[in-house]
Amino acid sequence: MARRNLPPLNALRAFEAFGRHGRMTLAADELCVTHGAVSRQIRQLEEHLGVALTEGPRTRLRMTEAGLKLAQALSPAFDQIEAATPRPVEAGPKPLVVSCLPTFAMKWLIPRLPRFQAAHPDIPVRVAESNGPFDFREDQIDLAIRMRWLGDPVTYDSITTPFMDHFHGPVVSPELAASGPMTMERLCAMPRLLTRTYPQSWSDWIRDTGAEALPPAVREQEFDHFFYMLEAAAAGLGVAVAPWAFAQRDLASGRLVAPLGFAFGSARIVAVTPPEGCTPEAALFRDWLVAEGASTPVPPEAACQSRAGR
Amino acid sequence: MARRNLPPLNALRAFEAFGRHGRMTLAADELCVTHGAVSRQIRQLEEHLGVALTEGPRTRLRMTEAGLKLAQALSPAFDQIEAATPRPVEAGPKPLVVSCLPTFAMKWLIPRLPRFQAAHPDIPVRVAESNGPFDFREDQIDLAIRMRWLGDPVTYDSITTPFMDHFHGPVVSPELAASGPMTMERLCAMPRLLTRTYPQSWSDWIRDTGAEALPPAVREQEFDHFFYMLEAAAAGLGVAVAPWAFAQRDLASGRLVAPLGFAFGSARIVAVTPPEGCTPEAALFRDWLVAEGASTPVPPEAACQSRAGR
DNA sequence: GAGCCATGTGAAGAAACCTCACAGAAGGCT
DNA sequence: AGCCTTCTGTGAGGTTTCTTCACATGGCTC
Repeated sequence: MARRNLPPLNALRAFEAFGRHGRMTLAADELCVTHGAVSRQIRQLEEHLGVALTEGPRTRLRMTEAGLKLAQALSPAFDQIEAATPRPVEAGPKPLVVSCLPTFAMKWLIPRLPRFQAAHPDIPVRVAESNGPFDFREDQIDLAIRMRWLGDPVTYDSITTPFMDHFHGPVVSPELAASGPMTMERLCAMPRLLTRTYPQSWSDWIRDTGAEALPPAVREQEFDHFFYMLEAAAAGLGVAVAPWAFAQRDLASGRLVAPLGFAFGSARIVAVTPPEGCTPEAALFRDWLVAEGASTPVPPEAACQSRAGR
Repeated sequence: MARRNLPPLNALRAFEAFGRHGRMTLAADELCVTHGAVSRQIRQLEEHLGVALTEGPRTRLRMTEAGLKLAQALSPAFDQIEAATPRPVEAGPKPLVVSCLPTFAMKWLIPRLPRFQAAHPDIPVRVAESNGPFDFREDQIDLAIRMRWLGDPVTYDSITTPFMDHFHGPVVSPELAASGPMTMERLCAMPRLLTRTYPQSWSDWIRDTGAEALPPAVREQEFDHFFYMLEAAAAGLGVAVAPWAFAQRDLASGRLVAPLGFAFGSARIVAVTPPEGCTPEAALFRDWLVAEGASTPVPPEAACQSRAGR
């Protein structure tokens, strides 16, 4: 503190965004710059630190372990700064506030939001990211997006509208999956990746596949956020059980593979609105979610299994 | 997070440094830039946020409450980033590592360190800031600076060398002290400022003055760091009981006043070295601390009281 | 092997930043 | 009172840094 020796802060911001998105292009979009700018910032940071933060071929870039560690520390630090920042006076009409799981927001909601904006340019939307419980009044939320498990108790303090099924399955890096067909035995021999907010992902998955109990893991590693767990999986650090909605883009681009497919997760992704009814804007948003959910592809392997099984 | 909306990070860094030091000039020194650069950065930040972060005349600038709140959130965030940053390979000779209380480092040690460097240019010194306990081996510390109270148990796992007396007393902003002579009654009517790491400052001070017990505070406010408590005092938020060594510079510059003077604190500031002896460099540093301590001025009101009383 | 996708990179332009010098304001000192 | 010191605000100008644009590169898919 006496004399702080911080790396270039803008480079840190760029790297943190890269860490969350896993690709420079997406990070560049978030920062409203070109991918070249991000590339240079990250390279500058690597030179400053003298540590490699990225590795792999350019078309399938991943973080090194050092990079993952740094990014995981940077995110909460920037969160803290963001939370402490006094908001400038909000101008214009009051926005529709949507509370959403962070990774679902980043991987599913935000990429689709422009379509909602195009349909309703007069409704400003603000996405507030949160894992935990919420209070419509206190947090000034109009609508929340959460997971709802089939066994969850029914409550009368909110209205839940399911808009997407939940599929999940183990995902790994292509390299880890490469050497021959994936079996349960090979899977169990790999380190397991978990998230702090949903540590029962593995046991839930096993239950949903109808398989017998899972042998204990050879090694476990826990992450604070789903997206860092996915990046760790992409980096080849182990196997993660991930929801289809979170991993879909990385599967499509080949950064991850799901050798055992996906199983229906006996849960739904739901929109939650206040029991006393919601604003017309929130209702529009909810309807839009239902439509978008219906048009989101389902994992091919799981499609028949789930549709038939429920 | 979806789309972070962070203020300019370099401006935040400048403001955080200003928050710790309380003056732009010192912050500029820390950042190795001119005061003009810091001034511009802070102004830019204020414009970006639309919130006044500083107030008061230019010669006696203080943080607003909003500024204090922001700075207090920024410091741990930057600490976190600093801690997560992989250190570049340390070149050159192994430095002498001194563990020190953060505020003592900032207000006393660091400003005097150039003198040690001038006398021993071949001994690189690294100041590691910490409040808590330490382990010479595990933390790779050569020497630690801590407070030692007179009643503290004597241990045989370290050698303590006192090098400065501890005086403490209530400090307030000149404005709060202005209207007439300060009495115990007026003092007790003001909000009290505390630090998380040393909440018993008030009761210790009362005991050391020999006064009767203190009436309960009308209002208390707690800070994570001593320097933020001092800034809060300078901002007129209340009264803080501060060690002379921490407040001396602010008293000299008139940012703070100590209307009741200082009392001998029945404690010493000590250098702690390992029981098995220390390196020649650490011994030199310890001797230098003793000499510097002896030449540090003592508070005028307390001088006779303390020197006679011990 | 043609096409695609994401990143690396050279050069030039844009933007941000810093410095220097001076001005202004407050307080202390004689 | 008047001078002096200290600290911050600011205009102008130079320097560094960052970005962009365009293209190259390497790996992958079909």
